[in-house]
Amino acid sequence: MYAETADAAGRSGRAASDYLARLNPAQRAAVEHGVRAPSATGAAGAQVDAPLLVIAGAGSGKTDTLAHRVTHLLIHGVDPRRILLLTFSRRAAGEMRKRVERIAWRALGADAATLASGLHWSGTFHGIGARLLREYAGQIGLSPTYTIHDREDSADLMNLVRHELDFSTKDRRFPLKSTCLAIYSRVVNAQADLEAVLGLYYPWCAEWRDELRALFGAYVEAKQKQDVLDYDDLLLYCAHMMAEPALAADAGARFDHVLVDEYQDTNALQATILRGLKPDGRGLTVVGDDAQSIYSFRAATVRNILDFPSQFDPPARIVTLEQNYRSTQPILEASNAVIGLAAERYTKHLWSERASAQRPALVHVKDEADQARYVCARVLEQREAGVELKKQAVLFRASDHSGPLEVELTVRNIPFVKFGGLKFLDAAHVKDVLAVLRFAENPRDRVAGFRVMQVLPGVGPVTAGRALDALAAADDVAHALRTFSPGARPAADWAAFADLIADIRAGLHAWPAELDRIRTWYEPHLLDRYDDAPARLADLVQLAHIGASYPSRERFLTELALDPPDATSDEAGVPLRDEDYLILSTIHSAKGQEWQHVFVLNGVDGCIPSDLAAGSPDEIEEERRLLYVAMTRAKDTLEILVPERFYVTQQTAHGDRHVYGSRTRFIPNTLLTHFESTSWPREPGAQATTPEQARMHIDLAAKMRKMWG
DNA sequence: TGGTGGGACGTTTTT
DNA sequence: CGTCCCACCA
Repeated sequence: MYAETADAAGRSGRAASDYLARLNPAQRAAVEHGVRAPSATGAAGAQVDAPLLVIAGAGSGKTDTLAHRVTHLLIHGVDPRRILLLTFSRRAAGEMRKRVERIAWRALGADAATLASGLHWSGTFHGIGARLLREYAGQIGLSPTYTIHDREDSADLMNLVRHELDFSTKDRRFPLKSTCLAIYSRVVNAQADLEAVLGLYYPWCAEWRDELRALFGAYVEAKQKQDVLDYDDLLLYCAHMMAEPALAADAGARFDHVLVDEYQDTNALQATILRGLKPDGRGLTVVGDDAQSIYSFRAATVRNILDFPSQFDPPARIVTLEQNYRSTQPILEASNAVIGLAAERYTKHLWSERASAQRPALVHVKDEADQARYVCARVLEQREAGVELKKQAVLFRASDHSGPLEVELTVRNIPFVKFGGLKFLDAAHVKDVLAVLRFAENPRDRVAGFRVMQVLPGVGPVTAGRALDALAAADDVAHALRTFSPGARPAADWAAFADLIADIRAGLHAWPAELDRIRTWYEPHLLDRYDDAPARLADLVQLAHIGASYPSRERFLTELALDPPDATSDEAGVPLRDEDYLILSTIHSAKGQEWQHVFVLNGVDGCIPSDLAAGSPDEIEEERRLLYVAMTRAKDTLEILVPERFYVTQQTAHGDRHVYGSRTRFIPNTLLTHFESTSWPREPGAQATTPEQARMHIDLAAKMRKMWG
């Protein structure tokens, strides 16, 4: 036990009122549930009690409440190493740890803050899964040096297998590798039947049912042969592990408390894992908001949270948080109205003490170009008024919706960072270097090997395939590589490559020095292959920097696969931390965040809801929640843009395919009272009212520019 | 065997 | 604009 019981008792008695006093009654109930004051008998105070479900509305202090609960547990003597904290993203996990430390510090000072730093078991389901599997590898027949495939690697493997099975047929086109993977993934995560998944979500692929089944079988076999796990496996293997009572009991006994954030976005597989860890629910806390469930495409199901209480005996206690601390009342009213039209009625009704006379705005603009111009103008205007760029965010449904805006921002020299969409790691050269590492770590990983070998001039798919076959049959990897003869042309390069892998595997260069060794090896090939080699080389230096902060190659690879740096910006490299920049984000990536000023792009039918998601009523409902999530990110002002005309997605190069969009169906006429409708540029001759004056100013600026443009 | 150019086509959101 | 496939040349 970390804290002396008597000590904790003495301190908590005094400090309790301090840190608990800041909570409202509902939050306090959630924090204190099942935690009793330490008893005089000396038993640790934190009794492990019935499960708890916290229904936390947007902005209701969910993270804060969870952080307080964790702190509360620590203060009452729970060993931080025996707390499992599952969050949706790594960023969320980090944030949670920081908050716990802060609260603990405020409550009890340095000692408690040190306690908080002992929270080793916090992370995503996937991250924690990877760790548990690494530990239990020996007992479940898994190689402890398994490597993890990210989405793209998985798709590549799927592609290799598809070619082996000869499904790249001529007459009818087989689904894309990424589509195959998506189908496979949904079947696994929803623990559903292939037939059902095809019918519901991929009807245009239904004709390939038998081929897909065969493909998936071969895909699984390939992964196992190569000691490779994909994202889904991290959950799937854990779930199967939990099916073994002895293993499940062993894993469950490691933790007194398991807390899960964003529970509405977990899927069947994740629920299975939780049940395995804590079959009777004791010590289990889940937090979420059914109104914010937006990940059904990842097979998340709202049923997890709705059915949670009745799974246990006694059933879970439910605490609902309804007071919103984030948004002004008018923003909240509009958001409530939007979600109020949902087919299923949600029982929460959020309220706020933050009064304001300003309703959210519906801003009508001509097209996407004007939309971009308007946002730029407003952003600058607000910055003039003293609002940092960082406190403003532009949200959109799909990653490429921000295209025109990114152009406009670049033209005007407004720095921004975009969340969601393309990743640093997707760049070919970065993948090449990582593939070397992965191949050295696990030579059975064919996707990695395949990729690396083809960097060498004169080596193509056939030679690489032959080399990998030779390797698979050999005991001594380094030797097999050296003795393999790839033909006359690549012979010299091949020898250098064999040395590289041998050196790394022999541990000749300590981590992270081997990254430099790889870069030296790769550089000539890079210069050869790309015109923009210098920029790409800079990326590799950046990669080495990142690598230096990890203790080992294995950790680096694992963490990078599970949590790739997710921001991209207009310039190469992410802006420095202290610089100011505007936030661009998909709505999905904006989850759990908040900004003073929020713009929502493309508030039109076809974007929200996306016309790709208009198939079933369930999908439409999820799109509605998506808009709700976007709206509730705003603290002070919210502006939803409504372009009258927007270009259809996947616009061909010079195509002019566009749609005359109408306002999103989620804001029908009956809700217009909650919004202020404006249009931009303003109609000439209209009376300028005071709040509009600033916009008038911008309008003129636009006209001046038009004289020359 | 590997590299290159032409042609056809493509459903979003992410750990 | 990308990706993927195929046909053709070094």
